[in-house]
Amino acid sequence: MDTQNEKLTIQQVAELTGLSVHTLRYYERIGLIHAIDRAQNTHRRYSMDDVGWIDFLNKLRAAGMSIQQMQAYSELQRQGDVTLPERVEMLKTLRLQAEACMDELRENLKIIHYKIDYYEGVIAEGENLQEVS
Amino acid sequence: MDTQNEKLTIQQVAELTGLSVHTLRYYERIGLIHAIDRAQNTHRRYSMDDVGWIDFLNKLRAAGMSIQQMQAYSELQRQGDVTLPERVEMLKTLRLQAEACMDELRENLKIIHYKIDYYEGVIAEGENLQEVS
DNA sequence: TCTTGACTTAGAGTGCGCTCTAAGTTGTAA
DNA sequence: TTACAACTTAGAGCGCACTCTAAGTCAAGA
Repeated sequence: MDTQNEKLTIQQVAELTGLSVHTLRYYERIGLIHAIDRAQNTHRRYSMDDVGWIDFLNKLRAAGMSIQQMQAYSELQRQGDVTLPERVEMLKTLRLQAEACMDELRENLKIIHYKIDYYEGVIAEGENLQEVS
Repeated sequence: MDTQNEKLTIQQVAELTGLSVHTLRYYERIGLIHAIDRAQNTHRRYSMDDVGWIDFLNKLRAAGMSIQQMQAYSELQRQGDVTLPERVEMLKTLRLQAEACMDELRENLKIIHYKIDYYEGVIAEGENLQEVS
């Protein structure tokens, strides 16, 4: 079995990547994905490499990269290894942003945690008072 | 000095909370903030309690709560302590979501980390080859 | 042959969370 | 008194990231 060359329909890729078929076409249109190969009937046929790239795009998104930045990254990627230093810079910047974001989130969660504890205290007190009265 | 009763202008509250004056009025309009006290000239005058509430709203936002959910939360808050259990539930749900989000982000960052290391290896290799040739 | 369903395109529409505009009022300082 | 800055309102506009629509093509199965 030549699994390397098996080609996937847009529907299958949507299921594999969690993106909708609409979004897959949208990503291709705006240049996040290169022009996908076509079957004779003009239908898209994705390779596993394509799926790998889309998975990576998903990670960039989830890490907080904007569509615009992803367009820039994809363009660099298409230009080959010459742009590796630039791409590394982008990834490093993204990492810093994401880490800052996580630190802030952690702080906020701490405060929300306190709030939950405090409120549960108040609720417990209210129940005790009811028992007394 | 009666700092408790000092009242702040919308501009001052914008600076204190990091929200724009537009956003402060917007939040009030959609019910995230109760109707703020007015000076004789109809200008808003915020109390420090108001600022505290707005800071808390900011934390909810930063933790990923939507405006809609914040509207619901604010409405419950206005109804008083009877709604404490419901609010605690909302906060607990938010905490779970935020923690899941952080876990995912951590995973993605790990992969981005690997990618950076790998690319830096490729770049270093390329430089070595150049020295040889 | 006919229907069904998966695909295609260009382009319009949506929901979110602001963000800005226009027109008007008020208070202070030159 | 006149300029200016800070505020007010209702409502329009915007950027992002999709998401959907309409109209059409094509291949397989009843």
